[in-house]
Amino acid sequence: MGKAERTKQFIIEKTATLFNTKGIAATSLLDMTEATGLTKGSIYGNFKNKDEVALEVFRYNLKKVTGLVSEEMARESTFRGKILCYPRIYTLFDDPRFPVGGCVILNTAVEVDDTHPLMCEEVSKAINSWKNTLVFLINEGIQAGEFSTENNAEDLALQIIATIEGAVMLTKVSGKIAYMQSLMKTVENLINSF
Amino acid sequence: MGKAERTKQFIIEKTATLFNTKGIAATSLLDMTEATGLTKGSIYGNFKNKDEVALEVFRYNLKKVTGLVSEEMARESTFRGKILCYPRIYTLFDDPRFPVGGCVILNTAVEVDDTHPLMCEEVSKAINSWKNTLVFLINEGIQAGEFSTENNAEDLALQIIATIEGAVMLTKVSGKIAYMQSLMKTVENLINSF
Amino acid sequence: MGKAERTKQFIIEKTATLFNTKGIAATSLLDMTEATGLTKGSIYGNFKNKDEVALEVFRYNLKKVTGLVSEEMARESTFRGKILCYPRIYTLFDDPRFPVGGCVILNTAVEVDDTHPLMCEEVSKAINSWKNTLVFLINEGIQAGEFSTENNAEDLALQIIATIEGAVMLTKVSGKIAYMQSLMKTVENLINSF
Amino acid sequence: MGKAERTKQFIIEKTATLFNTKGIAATSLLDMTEATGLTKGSIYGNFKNKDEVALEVFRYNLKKVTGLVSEEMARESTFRGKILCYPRIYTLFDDPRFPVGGCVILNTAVEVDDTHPLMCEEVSKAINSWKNTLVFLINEGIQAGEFSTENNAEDLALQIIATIEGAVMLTKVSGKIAYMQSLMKTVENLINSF
DNA sequence: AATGAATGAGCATTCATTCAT
DNA sequence: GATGAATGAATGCTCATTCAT
Repeated sequence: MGKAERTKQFIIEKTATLFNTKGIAATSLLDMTEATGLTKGSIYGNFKNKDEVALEVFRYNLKKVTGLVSEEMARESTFRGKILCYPRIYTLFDDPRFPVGGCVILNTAVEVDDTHPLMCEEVSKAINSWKNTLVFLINEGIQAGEFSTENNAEDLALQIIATIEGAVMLTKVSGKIAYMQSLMKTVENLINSF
Repeated sequence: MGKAERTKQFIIEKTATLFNTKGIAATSLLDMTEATGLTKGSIYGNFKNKDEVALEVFRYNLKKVTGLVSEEMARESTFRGKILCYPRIYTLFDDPRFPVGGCVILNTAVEVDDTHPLMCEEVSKAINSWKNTLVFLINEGIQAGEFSTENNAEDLALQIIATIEGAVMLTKVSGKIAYMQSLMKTVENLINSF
Repeated sequence: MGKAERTKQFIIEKTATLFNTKGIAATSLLDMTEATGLTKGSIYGNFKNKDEVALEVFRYNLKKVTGLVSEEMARESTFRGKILCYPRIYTLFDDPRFPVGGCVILNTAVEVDDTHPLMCEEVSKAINSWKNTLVFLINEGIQAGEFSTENNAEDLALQIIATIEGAVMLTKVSGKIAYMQSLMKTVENLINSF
Repeated sequence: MGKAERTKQFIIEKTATLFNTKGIAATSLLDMTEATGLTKGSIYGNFKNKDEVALEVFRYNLKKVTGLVSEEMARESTFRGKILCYPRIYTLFDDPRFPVGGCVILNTAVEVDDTHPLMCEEVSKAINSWKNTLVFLINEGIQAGEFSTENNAEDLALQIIATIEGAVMLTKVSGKIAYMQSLMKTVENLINSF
């Protein structure tokens, strides 16, 4: 990794929390220089503009979550066990290994859906990938005889994702972790009923 | 309604879409003057500041949804029928009677949770009220013998709300109405299984 | 005094402190409506504009001081006694009978000298009148044999006025009443040496 | 002196007259950009806000006067000669070497005394320093046998300062330079009588 | 005579971005 | 590759003033 690449990475990491808490529009270049200790010129030397940083930060924050999920899944041998990683991990969504500021997908989706088509597409892809992972795991579980053949993988995947995202929103805005616990228990029960 | 009250209402109605699509921070006073045809001075003659407009717009947009729900519920005689109004209405969330820009609670919650404590509290109250309505309807349904006594009203209410909110986010960002339909069908099934 | 005249007087009295502490430019119409409890419309119904209020307030505040001086002088039978009223009164310049905010002439002079020719002229007249009073009293005192014939009335009048005005400024900005006391003692000694 | 420091200095010098004639509140950012030829952004890149410029301008204008005094004093060998510099210099207070707009201390003191505690403190310090200089010179003059031991340095210093400040006010507002000449002659006589 | 509501120019300040060095 | 300095448009907000009622 060359110097340029290292600086880019440095900027991304140092501003990751900023973008995920304040949002893209409300994060100013001044916020970014303060968070990094770098100058505006330096940031513009490494990125085309603020939106490009925001995009890369989104990818970075997203990878942080998907990486966490992958790690946990690797330890599980059954498909049910693998899927159960999601409710387990999101129960601890203010764990230090989680991006500060809540779910990156939710935050970004809500900010950009009516205004930033490009970024919207990026979030859409992330969701699609998440859904595909779940669909794959459910179908594999069916084929492996772990789950009933009557399950509709697509619908179940959407249900898991929607409940998790709704749970994050409810928990963050109310400050009641009990909401997250109740809802993740519900998701868990759903998965155990496959 | 005096002139002042009418102008206030006019400003709220004309900027309601603006705030619910762009968000509070990204909606500028210029946007607001263009949407209303009024001057900045006129807006500040009727509201203390932009945040006050945003707050009243939130309440206005919220009432639009709750009003729609109330109307529909009034036509239903059973508790199950009343609760089923939610998935039915949200399936048509881009109906003209719905605030443009998606779910007000979701949009506002995500923008303000880490930054605007006062507005956050307002959203929190709205969610609590929604949840209380559902808990009440479920418990009444149980007492009326409509639903099994084994239902946990609180958990079910959360599940309905979380799924709806997650569904709105997924549908808006992906543009796939099918997501909303699949998820509202799931909520419907849940309610029918009470 | 008709209703209009009474309202005018009311506005002047209620804003007198405002103008003499904040200055003309820094006193806003909002300040004025808050101080009077009247509306902007009402103020504009009684005065052509803010500057006209400021002018009348200047005259009102000025009269407050000159009135105080006249009262005190009336009690004195000698010319020396009359002139000594000035240092005596200014020693108590934060007396409630004195306009709050310090010397009206000083405050207004410094604000308007480079910018408001009309108001400047008004202040200039006030100073001239003050000086003429002093010159008259000194000359009368000379003619009455109270003071030495070697006194130059004009120069002494200026000296008294300048010292008083300088004293007000020094005392207000430093907060040290001792400055006023020392300087008024000096003026007193000067008058006693006539 | 780096570029930033040079620009700062440039802004201070170009706006010095502005602040000393119109006052702080009445000097707008537009006035400042027109006086400097720079943009608002450039001014804010070099100063935290308008008040910071005003503060530095006050110090600059003050130094202009104290510098002038120091130069003149350096040429005098006696303490009396040194003190006499004050009335001599202020007689020429519209000399080009003098800040345009009159006495910085007077102008600033009157504007800020009731409203800007921080700036008020700054003016207070300037006055204290001026008084201390005079007290020092008088006491040294006494010790050197130049002046009578009966002089009260503190009182005399105050008298000189108050008369000068009062003189500036009277002269500026009336436009009569004769006032300044008469009053500075009085101060001169006072000093010669030490 | 007074009010409530509006105007539009003006305010101080911050923004994302550029570019010579 | 990075910096410091600048830009100019945009920000939220306040101003003195007007005028129909």
